[in-house]
Amino acid sequence: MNAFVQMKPLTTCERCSVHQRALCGAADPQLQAEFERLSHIRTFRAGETVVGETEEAGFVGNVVSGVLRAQKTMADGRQQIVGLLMPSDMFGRVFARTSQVGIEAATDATLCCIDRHAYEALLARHPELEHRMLLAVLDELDAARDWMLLLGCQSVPERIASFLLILCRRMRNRGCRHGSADGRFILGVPISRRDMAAYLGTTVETISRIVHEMARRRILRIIHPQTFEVLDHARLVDMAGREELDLSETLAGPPADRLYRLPGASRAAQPETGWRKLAG
Amino acid sequence: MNAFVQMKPLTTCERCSVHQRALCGAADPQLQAEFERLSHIRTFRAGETVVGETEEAGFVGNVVSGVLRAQKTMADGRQQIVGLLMPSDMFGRVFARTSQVGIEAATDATLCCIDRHAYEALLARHPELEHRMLLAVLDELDAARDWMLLLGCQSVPERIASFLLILCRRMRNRGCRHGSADGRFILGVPISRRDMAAYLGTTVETISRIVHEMARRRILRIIHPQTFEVLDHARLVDMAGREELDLSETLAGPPADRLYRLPGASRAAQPETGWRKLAG
DNA sequence: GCCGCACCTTGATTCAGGTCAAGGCGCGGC
DNA sequence: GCCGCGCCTTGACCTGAATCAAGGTGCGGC
Repeated sequence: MNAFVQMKPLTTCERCSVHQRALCGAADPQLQAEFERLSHIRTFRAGETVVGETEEAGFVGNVVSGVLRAQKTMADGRQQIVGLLMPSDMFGRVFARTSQVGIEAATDATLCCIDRHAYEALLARHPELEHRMLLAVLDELDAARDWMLLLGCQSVPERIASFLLILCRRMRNRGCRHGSADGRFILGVPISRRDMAAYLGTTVETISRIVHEMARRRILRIIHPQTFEVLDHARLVDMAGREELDLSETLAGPPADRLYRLPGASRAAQPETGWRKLAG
Repeated sequence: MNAFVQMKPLTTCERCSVHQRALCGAADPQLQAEFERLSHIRTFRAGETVVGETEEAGFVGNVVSGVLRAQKTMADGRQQIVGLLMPSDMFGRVFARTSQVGIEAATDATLCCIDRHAYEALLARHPELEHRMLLAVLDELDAARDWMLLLGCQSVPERIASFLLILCRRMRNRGCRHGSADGRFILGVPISRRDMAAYLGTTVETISRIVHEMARRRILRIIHPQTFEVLDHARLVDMAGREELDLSETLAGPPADRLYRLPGASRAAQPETGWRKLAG
C-alpha cells in the first residue's frame, strides 16, 4: 500500500494503541465509524471497580492501557481472579444481565467503553463482527480451561512458574522481544502479590517464599517485588511441568510445527513436587 | 397449534430426544434439513475416546444420551476434567485445529456428529446459528469461571457439596422434578469416584471419606456409590458455602428476584472449614 | 459357583501449604 | 525529616488433604 493513500488524517480510533489487536480494528470502514461514534474513553485508578460482580453493567469494552482483574467473590470474602485483562482484551458480558464476574482496575487503566445494548445491536447487524467475537470467546474458554488444569492439578511452585511463563509469552506476543535492550530478560509482573495469590489460588506468604526460593536457586533474580530477571528459562519450564508453556522455540526462532507428546501412562499420576525434582 | 398440522411424519431430527434443547433444534426448516443431511449418530462405550487431546478432531456434535468428560492431561498423567457434557451439550472445537481438550465417554453414549468444516460452513452461512452458538459458548465460559472459583477457593467438602447441588439443579432443569415419585430426592451421580476426583481437583479417598461423613451426619443417604438420597438440602447448601447454588426457591416455587449480598468485609477471608462450621 | 478385576472404603501417616505473628521496606503526605 | 500505611518478607506452627496400604464389594465371564 502506498504511503500517499494515507494522507487523510487518522480518526481517533485509528490512532488508538490497541486498534490493531482489538475486535474493532478488524471492522470495515462503516462499522469503524459506528464504533467511533458509540465508544468513549474512561479512566480508572488502581483499585477502582469497573463493573460490580452482581450489578448489571451498562457497558462493555476494551482495555486500552493498564490491567484489569476479572474476579469472583464468595459470600465470606474469599476471592478468585478468573482472568487478567491486558490492553486490547475485551471486558464485560454481552447478552446477559450479569455474568457474576466483577471487573476492577488492577493498575491505573484506560478503557474504551461502549453501551452494552448498542454493542449487541452492532453484533446483530454485523455478522462478521459477531464471528470475530465468537473466535475471541472460544479462545477465552480455552484459556479458562487451561487455568482449571492449573488450579486443579498443579502444585503452587508449578503454578507460579506457569504464571511467569505465560507472562513471558504475553510480553513476547505483544512484540516486546526482550524486556531489556541488553539481552537480559526482564519480566515485569503487572499485579501485586495479593492479586497473584488470588489468581493462582494460594496466599501471599506462599508466593513470597517460593519466589525467593527461585531466586536462591538462580532461576530468577528479584530486581523489585514486581520485577524479575529470568536467569534460567529452561528450569522455569521444568518447574512449570507443562511443556506447552515452553517458549524456547520462540526465543530461538520461528516455532516448528509442534509435536504433542502422548499423555503419561498412569491416569492418576502424582506430581513430582516442584522442589524435589529440581534438585538444588 | 392444531394437532392436525403435524400429520406430516416427523423427520429423524425431530424425533431426536435432545432436539428441543440443542442448537440444531432452533434452526429454521431449511437449516434443519441441512443438519439432517450432514449429521450422523455414533455410539461410544464407557471409557472410549471421542476426541484425543492432541489430535485434530474432524467433527463436532451434540450429546444425545450418556455423559462425556472433557479433560486435559499433563505430561506426567495428572488429569483435570474441565467439563461434564450431558445430553444436548455440544462438544468439539470449531475454528481451531485443536483446543487441547480431550473428550471421552464417561458412560455409554450416543452422539450426533457433524463434520467440523461442514459445521463451520453452516455457521458462516447462517448468522442466526452462529449467534446462538455465541450465546452457548458465553454460558460455557461463565460455567468455566465458576469452576475456577470452586477449584481456587473452596475446600474439598465445599466442592463436593457444590457439585452435588449443581447435579440437583441440572436434574431439575431437565425437567426431572424429583428423582423419585414419592417426594424423596434421589440423586444419581453419572460418573465414577475417579472422575469426580478429577473434576473436583481431589482424590477418590478424600471423596469417599467426605461422602460417608455426610451420610453419618444425615445430609444424604448412600443408596449405592453413585446414588444418593438428599436428606437435608439446607445443610447441603450451607456446606457448599455458595448461596447461588441454593435451589430452595425452585423447590418451593418460582424464584424471587434474588438479592445478592455484598462480599464480606475482609478481602482475604479464610473459609470456615466445611465440617467445623456445621457442628455435628 | 468361583475367579478376577475394577471400584470403593477405611485407617495410618505424611507433608504442602495455609495460618498466625512479627517485623522490614518504600513511599506519599505533611 | 518523620510518620503511617500498604505491601512484602520471614519464621513458627498447624492442619486439611494427599499418600500409602490394606481390605471390602459387586459384577461379568466362564
